[in-house]
Amino acid sequence: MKRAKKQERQDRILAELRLSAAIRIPELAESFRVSTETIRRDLEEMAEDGLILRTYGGAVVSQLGVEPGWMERDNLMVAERERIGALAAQFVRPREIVMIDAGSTTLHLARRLAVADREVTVVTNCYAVAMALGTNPRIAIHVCPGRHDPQEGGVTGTETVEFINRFHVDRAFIGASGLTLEGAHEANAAAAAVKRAMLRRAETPMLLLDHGKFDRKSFEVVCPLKDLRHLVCDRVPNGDLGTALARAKVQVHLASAVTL
Amino acid sequence: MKRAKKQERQDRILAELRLSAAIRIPELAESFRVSTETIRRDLEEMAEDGLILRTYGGAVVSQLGVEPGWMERDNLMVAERERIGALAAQFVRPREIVMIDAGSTTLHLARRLAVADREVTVVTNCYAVAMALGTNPRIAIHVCPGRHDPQEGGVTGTETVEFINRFHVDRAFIGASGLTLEGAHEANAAAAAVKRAMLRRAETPMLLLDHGKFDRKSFEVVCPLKDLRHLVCDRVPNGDLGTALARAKVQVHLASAVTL
DNA sequence: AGAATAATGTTGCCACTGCAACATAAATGT
DNA sequence: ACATTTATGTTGCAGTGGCAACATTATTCT
Repeated sequence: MKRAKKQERQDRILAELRLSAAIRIPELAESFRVSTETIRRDLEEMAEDGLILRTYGGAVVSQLGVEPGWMERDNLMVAERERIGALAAQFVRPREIVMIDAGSTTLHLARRLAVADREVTVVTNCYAVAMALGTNPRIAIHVCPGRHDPQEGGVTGTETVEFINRFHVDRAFIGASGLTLEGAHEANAAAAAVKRAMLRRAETPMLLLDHGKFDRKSFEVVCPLKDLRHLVCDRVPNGDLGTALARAKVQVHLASAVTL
Repeated sequence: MKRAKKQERQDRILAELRLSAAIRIPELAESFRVSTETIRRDLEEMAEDGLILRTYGGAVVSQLGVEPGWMERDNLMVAERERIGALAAQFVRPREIVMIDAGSTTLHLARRLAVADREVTVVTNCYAVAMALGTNPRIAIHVCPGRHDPQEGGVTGTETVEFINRFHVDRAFIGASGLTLEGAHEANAAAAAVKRAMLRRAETPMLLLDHGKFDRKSFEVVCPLKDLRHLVCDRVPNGDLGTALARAKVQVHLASAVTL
């Protein structure tokens, strides 16, 4: 019953971090009156859950406003997603107008796009994407209205969909929580509706996905395979999924390690 | 003429950081083929300019998305703003609909409101406010559309103003960068327009301000004193400003230390 | 209560960081 | 071209963090 000490300490570490962004181990150790080793072990755990980001001698908040929904067990695929985002960014030509969905992979895309420094216009429903792009003044960023969705770190709902429907864009980048023969899957129904809207309004729809999502189902089917004209991923989809994608004429773009 | 090396290196360090959030000195040293000491000196400079945040052995980006606008001289008044936010939250009755502006003081209000656990509906143009409120599922949060504004950590522009104009709410909480006899001042013109719109659409407009902003001018006057029917602050406005507020029939609410 | 398990503390060793002092190289101004 | 300033590299040392092994204390389960 008294097993609350560790959890509470970790919660308070998180709170501390939100206030000061970066913190060092001895400080924490002193303020909780525990040994530095205990703190080290705490940080290790929290880093594994994606709650924080370890640094040498301390930790930093692992992305403002990006709630655990994203991070679930994402920490293993960061390199893959990074590559996928980098490759996807290469498709965006100067003066294009694109939509970017909420998600960890699409966030990587946004970061790359900001560095690439092309003059583009972006419509997004995700705060983190907007903030990442915001570092580059040459990118015009329109954020959708809607109901705040903590899971997504952005907005969803009818207001969002209606807003998206007012546009017609060159390209849409969306993520998903799974990809099967039926199509793209998504756990959050409100988010699925936004993805669908973005796909519908784009000349060239593109799905960004790491291979861990292959053959994984989820609550809702966003769209059939044939609506995804392009797929950017890090491995060739194998077996049935691969043939189904070919039959649906989905172009597969591979972000292999060398593409970096 | 060749004095570009250092600047360019620092720019690229910043770009690297935006991609990976946290980075260590030896990595940077190797990728630029310079000594670790050079990198160390670079980071020191950049930290002084507030571009990055130093950690032991490396650096992290200095607050994702929240640009210097907020941080400027904020670190001194945190306690005051915290109290102001707490007092302001008490005005919100159950089932009210309120608007909350972007700003560090209004963010404190949002945090308090989330803890207070009343059933309310909020319209805001600020990501951080939305995320703070998002921890409480009983609060319905509508986020405005608009152009992403890195200074504000939210949206501004005509889309934002038009969206706000569709509503009519019980209360609006806004911040400002200064308060003088002429009224409330604001440095960011686009943000000022949003504040004006919120004030116009609210039954009860309220300005949240710490005493450091008294008698401080800024680029644009948001509105005359008489439009601010309520002022929540931490000290009694002195001299001319005090009498002018009285003449304009602005009700002043004091968040003194005991109110906590 | 007693055994099993989990959490925390302690210690020692090694690798890494920070810093200062000094050396060297590059860029700049006159 | 020369002196001056600025940027960078080098070295040594003191402080700090990481890690692993082991000891100790709480907590949980039966």
